[in-house]
Amino acid sequence: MPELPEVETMARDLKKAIVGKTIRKVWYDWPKMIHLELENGRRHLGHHPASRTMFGRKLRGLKVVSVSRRAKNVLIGLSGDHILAVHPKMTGHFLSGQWIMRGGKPLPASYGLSRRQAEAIREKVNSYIHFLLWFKDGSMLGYSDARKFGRIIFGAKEKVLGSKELSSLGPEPLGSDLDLPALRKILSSSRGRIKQMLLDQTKIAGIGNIYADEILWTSKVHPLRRANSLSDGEAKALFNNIKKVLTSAIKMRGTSMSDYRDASGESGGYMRLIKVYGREGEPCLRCRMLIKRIVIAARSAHFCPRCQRLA
DNA sequence: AAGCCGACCTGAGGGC
DNA sequence: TGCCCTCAGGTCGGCT
Repeated sequence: MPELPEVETMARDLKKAIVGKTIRKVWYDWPKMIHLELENGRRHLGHHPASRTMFGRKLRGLKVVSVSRRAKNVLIGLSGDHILAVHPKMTGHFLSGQWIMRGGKPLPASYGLSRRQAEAIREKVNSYIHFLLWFKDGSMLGYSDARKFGRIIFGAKEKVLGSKELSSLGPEPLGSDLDLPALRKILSSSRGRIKQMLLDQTKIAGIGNIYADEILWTSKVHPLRRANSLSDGEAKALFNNIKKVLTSAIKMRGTSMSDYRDASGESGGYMRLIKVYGREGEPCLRCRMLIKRIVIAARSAHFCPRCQRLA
């Protein structure tokens, strides 16, 4: 589900909601999701016998000192130089709320919540809670993930940042590392399709299927073009639109095609600004030609056959 | 080295 | 209603 703008929104929401709070208790019911980076460089999954108690014991008493984002990961900085790195994959998202345990399952509650928030955490899409934190001040943070693809890595800061998942990531598209010369270099060294290049997290980190299609449509570049075949003008347009589309999507608090919700349980507003993704058979918003959908690398790609030429 | 494919999971929506 | 099929915002490991 979430791509850079959605994960950025999650991180900003969490920053307001949990920085300064101390963890009192942890609960989870999908051990495969939990990865513990050990001091000896090895890793335990949450269902490892030693991890079951270790995870909760290690988190208890730690204070949240920061929340940030790297690619599509939310990084929760904890006291003692620990990090929780959460990758929500397709359907994961955080929720501020209140739950009570009933028969080993969390049930939404409403203590101290606004009516709107109490209703939000009861919404179906927010009800797949597999991870919960209780804080000392009585507040709670839930993590809902219908498909259970999400992954939570916990450990010493340098171990987590050095893990294979986080250390192999390319530059942040909105950071100063990705300037025009850097993008030109990435383009010229990529022989594959531009759509695949945009999705390759080791080349640029954070772009996913929706925003790749939006960026290519806005730049008038066909998704099947070879990355190294773009003209100077096309590279410039691509550069500007990577920044423009992602920045605007962050401003609108992301896109909610289906599962994505912010920490208050609300949908993102960028849906209204989507130009091609999911619009197969509908008219192009520039030229009225019907939008096509093809499959590239087992992912759908949407484009306008008139505005985005292959030749 | 790069590219393709299945695996990981569950839910939603469409066709019949 | 229900069954069966397809599709979904993302990686990841294993195989050519």
